[in-house]
This record gives sequence, structure tokens and C-alpha cells, in this order.
Amino acid sequence: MTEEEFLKSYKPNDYPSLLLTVDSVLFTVENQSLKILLLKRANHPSKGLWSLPGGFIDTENDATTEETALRKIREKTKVTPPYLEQLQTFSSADRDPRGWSATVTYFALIAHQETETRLTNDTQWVALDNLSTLQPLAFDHQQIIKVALKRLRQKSLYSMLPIFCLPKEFTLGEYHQLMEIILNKMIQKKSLYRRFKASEMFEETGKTVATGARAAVLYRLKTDVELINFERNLG
Amino acid sequence: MTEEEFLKSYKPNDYPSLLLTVDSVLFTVENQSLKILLLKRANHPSKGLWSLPGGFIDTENDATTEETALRKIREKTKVTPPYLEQLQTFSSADRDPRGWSATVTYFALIAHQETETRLTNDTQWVALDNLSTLQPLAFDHQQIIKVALKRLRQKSLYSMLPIFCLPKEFTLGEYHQLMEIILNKMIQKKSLYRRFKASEMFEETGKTVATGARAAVLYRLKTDVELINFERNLG
DNA sequence: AGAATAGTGTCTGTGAGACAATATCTG
DNA sequence: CAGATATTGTCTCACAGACACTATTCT
Repeated sequence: MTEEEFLKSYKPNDYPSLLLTVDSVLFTVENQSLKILLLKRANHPSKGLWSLPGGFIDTENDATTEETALRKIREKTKVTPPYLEQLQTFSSADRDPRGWSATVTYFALIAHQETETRLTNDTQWVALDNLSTLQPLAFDHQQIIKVALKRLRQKSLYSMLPIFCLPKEFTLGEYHQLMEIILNKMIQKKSLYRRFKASEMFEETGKTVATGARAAVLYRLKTDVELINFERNLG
Repeated sequence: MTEEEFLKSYKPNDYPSLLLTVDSVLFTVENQSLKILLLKRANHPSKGLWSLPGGFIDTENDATTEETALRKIREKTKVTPPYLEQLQTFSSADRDPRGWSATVTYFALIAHQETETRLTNDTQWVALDNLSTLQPLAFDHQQIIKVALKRLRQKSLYSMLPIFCLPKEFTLGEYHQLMEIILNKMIQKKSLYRRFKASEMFEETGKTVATGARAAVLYRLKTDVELINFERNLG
């Protein structure tokens, strides 16, 4: 049998079906808190519980799971996050009552300013500190969030990843505050600014912003720069 | 409708099916080369091409994709690798001619001594340097290997991960050589030995092994130790 | 003893941590 | 000018890189 003949005789439905979904942990920092986007499930299973934005793959229109993740995030926020990275795939026979299932998860960052007044009604930014008040979460989403948070924190120690939570123009002070919120501990400004400069990823806008005292310089990302990794961790 | 009623009426086959597989990149070092386990495909599609060990999930017996990965590796090598970690999920509408598909990939490490004379006939350790002679590989396995290699090298810079390519008892010299092969560059013995000691993961066996000159001390992993991450990268 | 390989001493360089010092705003 | 916040200077410390040196085993 040639490969062509094989493919002609191949019937996908002869094989046991399983569930494959895509879910995203979208982070932002707002009002001194690290928050994630959650939405209230409208349908069974786990109807009424809070869950991560995600859903089934549309095999006609999504070329990859990354496109599914982006499509679902755009549906809920109306915008495309500037950073999206695959996290991990969670699978098990019993994480979904409908049967054996797997979910390919992504984690994403966005500036909350980008999403303001654009969220759909079933959607909400939830501070990680308040997560316990929304328990239980749908499926194994609690665990997915935990893994995503761990990855975000780890990467923040050796890269400038958190800048994707900042608006287009920002000050060093804002970046410093952001890092302290994400890592939940005090960070030396000097260490951070050294890296900021060494990364060569940013340029001054020429503008400054006043805060009641000495004005702070506004920076922006240079065009077409890549996120670089440092060889040592902070903290 | 209650969740119970919903589940009763839920028919998996009402939904478009897609392919979900699991593939593993199993690394070892043998004869001064970094090698991976490949096998010649016996069936369509890509019959006759070299591919990674893997296959479909057996939803009756595999609780998770990790179990699928281990089952497939065991089938081919008769042993369980001491290190297995999820790599990434690759998906696309056209990576498999049978239709939209995704593969959850793992990367694993093992000492080649463990697998000697136990490999099935369709299976072979292939040096990464010789991969080009086996082109093309099935599906997108070439790219998967590339990503796995990158991860292995990156992790080797800040952890003792490569020790899982060594036999139960080994010398510092063997570890040093192993690192140089994986990273494909010269590594300072002193730096490596400092970390080895600082990790506190190992203990002397009391035995030594002669190599024609001064005998080298044999070490082994302590029981129940965790792989720790260093805060700086090597070279 | 001499060759060969195992393992150590020690100096230099880099970049993070600590925190003091200086600069530049506003009122 | 005083107070507040932004930004820089600079010292210390940990650890990787370099490479010379010592130790141990074999013939």
C-alpha cells in the first residue's frame, strides 16, 4: 500500500476520541496587584465556576494551538497581548468529566491600560491574592495558574519579561514597582537599572513625567529588539 | 439542565476529531557523542523514515501523556529513563498528512549502559552529528529535536541535569567530559567541580577506578535529592 | 624516577547587593 | 529653599574563568 492509498483509507473516527483544548493565563499588574484574567463559565461542565480563557481548537481556522490561544484572548479582551508563550500541556483521564482530556496552556502578559473598558461582561481581572475567594476554579485551572506564576517569576529573575505588563511608555520607577509586585519582594533599584541599561532594549522618548517631585524619564522599547536572558538571577 | 444531564447527553464523536500523539527525545552520550534514540517507521504515514519514539495515547491505560511517553520509551528500550520532562506541544494543520494534529513532546536522559543490548531491532542510537545522513525525518521531528537540544544545553548551564546520562557510579572526569560533549565546548574543570561539591547531591562510594594513572574517585547520587538550579550560568 | 591523569590553590573579572550621595523637580 | 522622588556612585561579596600547581597511581 502506498502512502496515498493509506491516507485515502484512513478514517479519523475509527480511533477513540479525546478532548483537546487550549487555555491561557493572561497576567497584568494593576493597582499594586498581580492579576489574571478569569471568566465565569456559561456552559456545562463546571457551569458558573471561574476559569481561564480558552476553549476548543477550531481546526478549520486555527493553524496551531497558539492561534487558538490568541483567538480566545482576543474574543475576551479585544486586543492582542504583546507576549505569549507556551506554558505546558496538562492531561489526565479525569480532569474533565467528559472524558480523557488534555489542555495546551499558554501564558501571556499585557498592560492593563490596553484592556480597560474592553473586557466582555463575563470576564474579570482577578488579583492572585483574592483567588481563594473564587474557589473552586473549573477543571485543574488552579494548578495551571500556579505553574504559570512560577514560570513568570522565574523568568523575571533573568530577563526583562515583565516589561510586557507596562504601557508603551514607562518610567524606571514603574518598572521597579512592577518587579517588586511580581516577585513579591524588595528589589534593589540599582541592580534593576544596571540591567535595564545593559539590555540595550530601550530608548528615551525625550519626554518626562512629573510625580510631584523630580520628573522621571519616559522610556520605550526600541523596535525589533529581542528579549535577552541574563546569565545571573536577581535576588 | 444539570451537569449530570449534560454529561449524559454529551457525545464525543459529535465534535471534529483531531490527532494527538506523544513523542520523546531520549538523549544519551556514548563514544564521545551526544546521541538520540530514533526508530524506523514501520507504518504509513512517512513509512521507512526515521522518527522519534512515540505514538498515540491509550486512553484506557495512560492516565497522562507522561505515562504514554514512558510506555513508548519502555517498549523500545526495556528501561525507564531516570529523567523525563515535558518539552513542548507542537501542533499544526499540516504536520501530519492525516489531518490537524498535535504532539506533546518530552525530553529524557539515560545512561547508554542501561540500554545496551536491549534495544528493539527497529531502534538505534544516532549521533546528532550524523542526523543529516538520515534526512528527512518523519513529520516535524527535526524541529522537535532542535528544540530539545536547545533546552538540554540551556539547562546544563545552570543545573546538574547531565548526570542522568551517567551510570550509577561515575567519576568527576566522566562528568566533565560529558558536559563538554553536550555543550560542545571546553569547560573549566574547576568551575564544574566547585558546583558539583556545592550541590551536595553526591557522595563518595569509597571506591576508585584506575585509568592507567592516578585513580579517580567514584561518586553516586545520594538518595532522595532534588536537582537544584544555580543562580549563574556556566560559560 | 617519570609519565599520565586526578584534583586543588589562587588570582582576576564581572555583576549583584547594600546603601549613601547627588540631582532635579514642585510648591 | 525644603521636601520629595529620581538617578548615580561606590564598596563589598559571591562565584565563574584561567591556569598553574600538587597528588596519586602505574610502569
